[in-house]
Amino acid sequence: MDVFDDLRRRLVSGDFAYGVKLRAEVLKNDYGCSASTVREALLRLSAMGLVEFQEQRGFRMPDQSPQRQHDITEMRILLESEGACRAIRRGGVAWEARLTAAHHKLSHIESRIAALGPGDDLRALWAGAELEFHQTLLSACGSATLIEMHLTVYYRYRQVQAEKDRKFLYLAENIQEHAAILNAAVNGDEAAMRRSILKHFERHLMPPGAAAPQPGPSLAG
Amino acid sequence: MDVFDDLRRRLVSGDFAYGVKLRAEVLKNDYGCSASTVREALLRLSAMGLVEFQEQRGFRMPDQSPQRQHDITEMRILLESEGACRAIRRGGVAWEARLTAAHHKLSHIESRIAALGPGDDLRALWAGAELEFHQTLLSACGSATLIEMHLTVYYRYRQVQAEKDRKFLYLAENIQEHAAILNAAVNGDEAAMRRSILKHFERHLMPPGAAAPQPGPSLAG
DNA sequence: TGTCCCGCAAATTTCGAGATTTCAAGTCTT
DNA sequence: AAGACTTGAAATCTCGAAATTTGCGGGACA
Repeated sequence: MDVFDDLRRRLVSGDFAYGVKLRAEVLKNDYGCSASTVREALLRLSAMGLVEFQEQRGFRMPDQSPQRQHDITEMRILLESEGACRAIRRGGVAWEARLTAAHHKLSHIESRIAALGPGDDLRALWAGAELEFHQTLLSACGSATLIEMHLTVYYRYRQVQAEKDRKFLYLAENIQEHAAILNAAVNGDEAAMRRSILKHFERHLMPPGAAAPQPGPSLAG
Repeated sequence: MDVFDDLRRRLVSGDFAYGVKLRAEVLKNDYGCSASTVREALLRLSAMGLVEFQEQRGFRMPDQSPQRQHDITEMRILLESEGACRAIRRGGVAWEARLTAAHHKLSHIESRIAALGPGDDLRALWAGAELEFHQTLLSACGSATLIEMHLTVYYRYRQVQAEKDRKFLYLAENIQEHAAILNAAVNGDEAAMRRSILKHFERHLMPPGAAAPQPGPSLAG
């Protein structure tokens, strides 16, 4: 497999601990290539936000902060709601069919995980099917830019959620939520779609009262 | 100046014609460095969507299609409206002050352009002030991710609008529209903010009835 | 005349060595 | 003892040459 694709896979699947250094000189051993080639992949990944890059200080896996997790989740809600609603407006029956198919595959894998427990092979299948479901959801939105930005955020989301993904926390909830999204799509119900997407993600938002870092000193100080 | 920053500047200011090849071997002459260093910058810029990259086929300036222009404009409306409204909710008087200052600088430059006509030095000043105004607008939104994605879209927008920017078409309109955005901000009026932002960009959207590429054969065929 | 195949030139990518910068430990000064 | 300076090893970045791939043009063949 390509260095870039495989590094991205590892970055979003919890192969690297948060904050660790990513040295091209070391990683080249995992691929049969030079450090320059790895460096090139890391540079591209850093432009996508999956790797932190500081000039003259190399590459790092990003830290996992609650704020970052919240931010990325919010962004996914925004882009995915918008994209899904546009897709409802433009999609038509062909889109509904594709989404139903994608959901069927995903749901099948999720059931097997629920029955057999997690395993590396099922995890890989799930990762592919989950991405395909959410990509299909937006596929008819009519905006290549929106689809592209959503994909960027999708990977960042997987990256900060990697620990939870690994254990399949919330598997039962996810099964229901994916079904709710599919239903909203085939019913052409935009409001239900926004509700379903919010429901799917809101447990990863920070509680509303949580510390807001933006304004200077706390008003209650 | 850094190769990466300068290439980005040139990419969004119309230095390159749409669709032309960008060869590291050639561009290295503009900077006192090797082709590898230029290649590295181009790779990062391609991850940001300002350069098209195809494996084994090198780099190109993206083509300018009406669809792409429409897409990017739509995305800017979405992100900028969302960010500005969040900033209204969280901003406070310090944010309003910074926005007023940024607007003052921008407005001053725009007036000078209206009086003296465009010129390379004013154009450079304008580019900096316009970016700063729109960045300040979102600066209090509380989401680093939203700010980052907006910046990505901002540069893409400038890239597809470069021809118009160069001639300062719509200068008079822009002056009014920037003022309207500032007003909505200091009044804390989210609905007015959304209206103002839409107004600022809608002339670059495709007309509502225009060809929608997504569905298969035209219904009217 | 048109098509296919081969080979050459140009473009792109990969590579490892050399130059530069960072980081940490140790030494000196106050 | 705290802080500033020195020093060397390790990490990072730059570079141009070598290897690979692409694309084009000429010639063979139907």
